[in-house]
Amino acid sequence: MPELPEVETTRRGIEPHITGRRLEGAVVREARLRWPVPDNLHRLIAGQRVVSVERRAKYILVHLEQGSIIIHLGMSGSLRVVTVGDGAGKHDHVDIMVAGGKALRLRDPRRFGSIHFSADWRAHPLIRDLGPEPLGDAFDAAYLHAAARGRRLAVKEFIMNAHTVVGVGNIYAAEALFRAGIHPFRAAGRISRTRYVRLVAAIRAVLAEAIEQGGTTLRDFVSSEGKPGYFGQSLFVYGRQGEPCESCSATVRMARRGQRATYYCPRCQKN
DNA sequence: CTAAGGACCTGTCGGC
DNA sequence: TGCCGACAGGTCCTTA
Repeated sequence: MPELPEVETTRRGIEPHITGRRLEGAVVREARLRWPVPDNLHRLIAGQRVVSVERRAKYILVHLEQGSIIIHLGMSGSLRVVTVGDGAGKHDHVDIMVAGGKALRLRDPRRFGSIHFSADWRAHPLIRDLGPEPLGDAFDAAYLHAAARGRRLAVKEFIMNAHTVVGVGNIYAAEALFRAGIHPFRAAGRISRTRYVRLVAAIRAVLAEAIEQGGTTLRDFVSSEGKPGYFGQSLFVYGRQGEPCESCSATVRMARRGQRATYYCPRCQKN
């Protein structure tokens, strides 16, 4: 489900409801997520006040007075603020109890998401080695071009790798490459600096626009307020195989690489 | 070191 | 209506 825009939409949705509040603990109904939920989570967070809610890559960071809760939504996760007493559904695995009768509830049917606690989130093994934020200053064409030097893997896989840049998943990788006019299977190391200038701009634009639209709802993404994202109306290639390209009218193609589908316009993205 | 493939898990959809 | 396979927005780990 969530790429960076969906995670950011979720972060913005929960932030005003929990910032400054005291946590009363955690109720873990199912600890078997991508990584086991810490069995002492309740003890670690109970009594602490939420200082701020931040995002790094696709992780939501709930900063407490001592340490941070780190949440990843995987493929199918969602976070909502619920009222205590609202019945938990089959896939509502964890509730973070918030003073005032509320709870931050993690639902995740596929259980690819995870919850961690860290005294020092920057040093957490899953976060420590991540690449730059795509909307931050450290992400520019000089960086990307240098990182691609000598690399033979497809540029789409290159930009989807979180060590290269974070937050670019299957939808936005396809859309950014379309906007930049770059073929998704082109070797990353065989793309000019000039074209990386265009790609960086495209990645930033696509993500920023998607955040403004509240993310993309393909099947089941809803924000923490239960609303879908509207960026789906702005997709040029993702999920549009067989349809005419809006730019040149050629037929949008879908190809598989490993398990993943990729979408592109064979005329607009020749190289 | 790089690149490619498998693994994790459940729900939904299309075809028969 | 029921069953079965294919597929889904992520990313870590293993293998070569």
